[in-house]
Amino acid sequence: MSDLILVVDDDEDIRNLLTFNLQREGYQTIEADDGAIALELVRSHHPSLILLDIMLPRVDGLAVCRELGKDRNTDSIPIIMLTARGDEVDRIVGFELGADDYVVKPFNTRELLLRVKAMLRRRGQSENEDPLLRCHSVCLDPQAHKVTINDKPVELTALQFCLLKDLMSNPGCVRSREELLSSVWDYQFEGYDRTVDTHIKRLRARLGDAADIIETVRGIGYRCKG
Amino acid sequence: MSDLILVVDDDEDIRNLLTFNLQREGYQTIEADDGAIALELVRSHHPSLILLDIMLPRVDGLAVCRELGKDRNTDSIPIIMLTARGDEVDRIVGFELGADDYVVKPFNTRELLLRVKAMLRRRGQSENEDPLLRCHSVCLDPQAHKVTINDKPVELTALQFCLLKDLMSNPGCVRSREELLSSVWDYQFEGYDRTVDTHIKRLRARLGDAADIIETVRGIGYRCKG
DNA sequence: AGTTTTGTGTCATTTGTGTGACAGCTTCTC
DNA sequence: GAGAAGCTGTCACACAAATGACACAAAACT
Repeated sequence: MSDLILVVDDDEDIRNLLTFNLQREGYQTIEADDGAIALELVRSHHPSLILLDIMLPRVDGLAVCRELGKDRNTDSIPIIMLTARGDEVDRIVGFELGADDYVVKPFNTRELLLRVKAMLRRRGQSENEDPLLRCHSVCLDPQAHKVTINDKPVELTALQFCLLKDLMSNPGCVRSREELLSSVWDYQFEGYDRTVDTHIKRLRARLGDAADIIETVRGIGYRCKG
Repeated sequence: MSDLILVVDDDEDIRNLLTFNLQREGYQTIEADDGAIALELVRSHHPSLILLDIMLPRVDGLAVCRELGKDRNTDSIPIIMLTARGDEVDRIVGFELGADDYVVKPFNTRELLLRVKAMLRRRGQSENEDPLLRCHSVCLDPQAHKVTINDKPVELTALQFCLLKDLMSNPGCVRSREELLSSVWDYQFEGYDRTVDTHIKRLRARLGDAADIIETVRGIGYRCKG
C-alpha cells in the first residue's frame, strides 16, 4: 500500500532522523550504510524512492547512481541526493547521473519530506490520487476534506473523516478493527478494540439516515456498502 | 501560467544545472548557447526573464544586453548577468547596459533562484495573466497586489497577502499548516506550526466581516470557501 | 438458557485553536 | 542618525472540541 523508501547514509544519526520522519509520514523504510549494500537492497526490495548520500564508504553515491541508471530494472527509481556542500551539487545534478533531485545538508526535514512526497506523486506511484468517493447518497471529497449526503454538507471530526475515508476506499470489503486501528490511527497506537466501535457509533450518528452504508460484520469488523 | 526563462550560457553543464533548478521551482525554460541564438529566442518567445552569461561565442553577453535594450519590445525584460570574475561586474553595474542584476560564478544556486524570484515579483510579470481571485465579497488581484471587500480596498501586509492568495487559489481545498509554511514562507524557513495560526488570526482581523471565507478545519488546517 | 459481540452514554483527559503579549527586525520619518 | 511605527515569529494561557476508556445495555449467535 504505502511506498518503500531506501535511506542510504553512513551516519547512523541521519538515517535514524530520516527513517523516523518518513515512517511518521506513513512510508516504509529500509536502510543501508554503504553503497554496496544499497545496491543489493535496491535489487532485492525495489524501493519506490532512494535517499542517497554522496559520501559513502566502498561505493560512493555517485557510483550508486550511475550503476542504477545502467540497469533497466532500476533506472526509473527516483533518487534524491543528499549532499554536504552546495558546490558539490553543481557538479552532480541533472548531468550524466540519474539523480532526480537533491537536498543540501544540513537539510530542513519538512522540505525533504515535501520533496519526497512531490517526487512520488509526480511518478504516480503514490496513493495520492484523490478522486471523490461515493457510496449511495454519501460523497466524500478527500481534498476539500468534506462530506456531503445528498449534497448537504455533514460535519465530521478529523478522525471520523479518516475512518469513513478508509471504509469508503474499500467498498464492500470488511475492515477488521485491527486494520482500522493501524490505518486510521497512528502507526503505533496501543489501541483498544472497542475504541473503534465508539467511533463507528459517532460516525453513524453524524451520517444520520445514511448511517446504513456502514455495515457491521459480526465477529470480523465493519464494511462500507459496495 | 508559469514564467518562461531564457538561459544563455555556452557551458552545457551550467545550462543543465540552471534549467534543472528553474524547472524544479516551476518555471519553464528555453536555452541558448550563444548570443545570436539568444537574440532570436528572445524575439520569438518573449521570455519573462533572461539569465545571461557574459562570455559567449559570436555575440557576447554585453552586446546581447545592449541589443535588447535598444528594442522597445524587449527592453523591459529583466536580465540577470552571470559573470566569472568580480572585476567584470564593474563594467556591468555602470549600466549603460540593461542588466538588472548579476551573479558571480561560481554562484550559489539558492541565491540565484531567490534573485530570479525577486526579480519576477518586482516586475509584476510573474504568473502571466493572473486572473482575479474571488470568493464571495472578497476579491484579490495578484498583479496589482490588492484586495477588496465589496469593492472597498483592504490593507494587507505582504505575508497576509500571500497567505490569502494561497488559500483563495485553492478554493474549497484544505491547506495544512505544513503546506502553507512551505508555499507561503521560504522553503528553508524552519517554521513553527502555530505561526500559521497567528497569521490567520491577523488576516481574519483585516478581513473584518469577510473573515468567514477562511474556515478552520480542526486537526487538518485551513480552507477558503469554495 | 448462556455466551459472545456490538451499541451507547458518560466522563476524565488530551489535543487543537484563538488570542494577547512581547521582543527582534525592518522600514519609514524627521 | 535617532526615534517611531509597523511587521513577524514565538510563546503562554484559556477555552472548546475531540478522544479514549469504561460500564452497562442490547443484540446476535449457539
